[in-house]
Amino acid sequence: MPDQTPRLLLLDGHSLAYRAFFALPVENFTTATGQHTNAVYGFTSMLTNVLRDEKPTHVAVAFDLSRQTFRLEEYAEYKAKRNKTPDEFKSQLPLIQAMLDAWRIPHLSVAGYEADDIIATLTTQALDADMEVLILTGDRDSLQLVTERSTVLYPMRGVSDLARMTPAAVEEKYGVPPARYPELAALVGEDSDNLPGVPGVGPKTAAKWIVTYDGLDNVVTHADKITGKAGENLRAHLGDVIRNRRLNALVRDLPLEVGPAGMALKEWDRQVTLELLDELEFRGELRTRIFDTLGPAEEPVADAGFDLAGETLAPGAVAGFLAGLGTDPVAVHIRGAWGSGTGRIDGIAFASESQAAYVDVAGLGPDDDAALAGWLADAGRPKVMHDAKGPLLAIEAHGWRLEGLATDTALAAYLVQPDQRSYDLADLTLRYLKRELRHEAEGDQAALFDDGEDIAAAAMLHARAALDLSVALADQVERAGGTRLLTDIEQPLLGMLARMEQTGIAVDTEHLEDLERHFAAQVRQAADDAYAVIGKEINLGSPKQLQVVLFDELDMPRTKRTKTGWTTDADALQQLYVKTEHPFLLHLLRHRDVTRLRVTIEGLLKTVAGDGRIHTTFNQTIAATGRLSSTEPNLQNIPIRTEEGRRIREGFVVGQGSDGQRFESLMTTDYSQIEMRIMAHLSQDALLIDAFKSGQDFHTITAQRVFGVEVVSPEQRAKIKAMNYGLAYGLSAFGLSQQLGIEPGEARGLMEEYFLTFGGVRDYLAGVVDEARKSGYTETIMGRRRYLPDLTSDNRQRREAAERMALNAPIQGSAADLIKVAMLDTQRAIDEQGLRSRVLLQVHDELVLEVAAGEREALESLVRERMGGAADLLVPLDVSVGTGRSWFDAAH
DNA sequence: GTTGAAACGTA
DNA sequence: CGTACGTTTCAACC
Repeated sequence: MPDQTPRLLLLDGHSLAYRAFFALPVENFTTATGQHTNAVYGFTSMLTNVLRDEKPTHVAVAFDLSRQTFRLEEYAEYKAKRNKTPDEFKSQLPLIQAMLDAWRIPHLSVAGYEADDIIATLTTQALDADMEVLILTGDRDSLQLVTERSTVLYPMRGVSDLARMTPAAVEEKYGVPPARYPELAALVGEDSDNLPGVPGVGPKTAAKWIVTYDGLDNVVTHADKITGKAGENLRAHLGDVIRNRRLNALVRDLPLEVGPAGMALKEWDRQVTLELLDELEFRGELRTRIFDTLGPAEEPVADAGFDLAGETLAPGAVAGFLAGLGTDPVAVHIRGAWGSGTGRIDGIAFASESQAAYVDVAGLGPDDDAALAGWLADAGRPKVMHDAKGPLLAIEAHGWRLEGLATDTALAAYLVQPDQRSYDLADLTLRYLKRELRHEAEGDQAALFDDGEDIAAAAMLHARAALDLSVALADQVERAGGTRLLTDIEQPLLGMLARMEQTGIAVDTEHLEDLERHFAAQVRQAADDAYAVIGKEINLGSPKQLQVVLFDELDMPRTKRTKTGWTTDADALQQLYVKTEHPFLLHLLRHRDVTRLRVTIEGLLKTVAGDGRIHTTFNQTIAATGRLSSTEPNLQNIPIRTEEGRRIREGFVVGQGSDGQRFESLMTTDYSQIEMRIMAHLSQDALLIDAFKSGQDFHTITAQRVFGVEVVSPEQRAKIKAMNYGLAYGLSAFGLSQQLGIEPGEARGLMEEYFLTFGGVRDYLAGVVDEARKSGYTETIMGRRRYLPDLTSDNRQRREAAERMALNAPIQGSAADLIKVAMLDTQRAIDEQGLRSRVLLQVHDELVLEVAAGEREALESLVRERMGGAADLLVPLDVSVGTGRSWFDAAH
């Protein structure tokens, strides 16, 4: 039997969050970005439980606006003893309110009044309207609101136990009925509000008096009748008592914009909640509890799914269908599998404004196949696809070509919001179209995947969603100033990346296997040496076991803290060695180094394909700055810094073409000091620009300027080099001192000298953050934006992290823009000149190419020209080039 | 089996 | 207490 009585749940947001803040250990509730979340967690958890257990029909949350209330005006000492609200707490209130917004639960506050007064007003109104009332608060003053139809839920310990304060419960606990609770409180006093009561009078005595004399008024008028020390004290503090009673009376007639009727529970916003939970890093049990509690009752989106009509095309019907599609954009959704430079197609779905169809590729006749091939390769037939690079690999593996990609909705979404973790079609559909990726008629999505018909329907649905998304996103991209980036850079680049992935890079497996054996032997040696020193075998790869040995058994000085203990990273071990000279540390470091090299080679060998080449996957939508990333395997982090590690690069070699064409070498080309050049350009610092124009060693010449000397010592150069590199990352004086092993004071002085010399750089860096704070985003040379809402966070750690991102994003991002342009120009030039050489890899500021026989000179001048001319900056773009049999040999 | 932390490789 | 990534391993969790 459903409960028909409307039941209003009122929460005191401030008091509950504050309790949670102290009840939950902050160590366990901090996100990776340093945002504290213990108050959010506790509040959300309590709210969820009460929603689940009490099933209210109406809900609202009251917050204090500030400490400036009418009570403070009446009594200057009100709450004066309270410590200043910690920033770690304050920064959580907006997050709580964001959660409430996502759940469409109204929250209110009134200037000059406390949350309690709002709750009292709403309770009064709700009781008048015959509603039941539940009040969840950590403030005992609210007990005065308890009646037969209004109950206070009071958190006992922590955030999970709630006491149910009914009239009987109040009377039992305090010995007075709820309405007289404030009279009792007036006598006893309230420490947290800095309201002193009568000394020596606790709840028991107070209750006795109130009952005996029938109310506080009579206690006051008969104060002279009360004997003993307590009576004396009462007479001495009558003024306080009367004041207390005045202040702890809750205001029950505040003018409010919303009344109880406007607080009916509404459908919650599942998507926004999900994003918020992600941001807060609430993953486990609470998430489930929230979804179990809020989930079943709601439809996530007001709109239903898609109303879609389409059919699976019978053999022979493909040509006719494609011919009828015309030249308006058509969305294509490929079913299949792809990766590592190749793929397979199972089916293709099409969706235009007016129709949809699905083709099962396995059942295609030659005519159908030819028609499809022709349509796909026709640049005059614009296509919309979502995340087309993988499907493109499948299309080409099938022997088809794809031309006319008008919009890739994943790339478009990336330009609009580059900070996302994924660009899942269903998520984007929900976000930009406010629709679920499901068919209107279907109840649940799972049912879609039962049989062939449903597979086709689902595929068409995806195509249709991509088509609608492309329209919505076109507008968003335009507003973010990213249209040219999308059409001129990212989308064309997609095809080039697919080509690079298909080509892969040849591997000398024998060399790598030799090297792996070599390092494996070194690992054993280092391990044996380490065990010999400490007299036992442990797992050297376990930081936990290492900590026991280092800090407990060997009693070494503790290093920097990590979340779970003390760090054992290479830097710390190095410093420990300087302090202790304990040989175990050397063997351990050696073990780390060679283990890592062995594992790296092992991983690489595992990914060598049947053609003897490694086909990495470049991800175009991961890095928020606009860089590419590389996975399976990551070829952008192959060792180079150490002599030993560099030998792995000998394993990447020139290979042979599949059709017998000959290649003579690998070529590496890279930009030198691209980020500092971009810094020079963006800051327009005349001295820095001159430094680059001079063509001399950059770090030396900047060191000359900073130190005002002609002859720069190696130490001076090293310091300035660290600064030069660090600047673009938002380096602090402390960080610089750590890196250089100098005193923070010296590092600070160095930075001051640097900024005195390069004032333009200082002004630029300050300006970048300033502007980003105002506009909400940073921008690269090509207009690529990165949004940084945390620049205005009141959490210092978050804010400063955002500031460093703001410093770095335009520089790293502009470099990413430049090399993307350079890649496209290089490929175009190769094609125009009919060369057969090919681009294999991009490593942020470097390209690796495979040089076809006889093309070295032509290729080198072509790449120099295109990379050097990728943008017209105030400084030259210096490109260095090397060739050789292997990636190692091609180094220059 | 999955997930997070720690460690470390690159630009 | 320097940005941007990806991978591996261990250990704790389910």
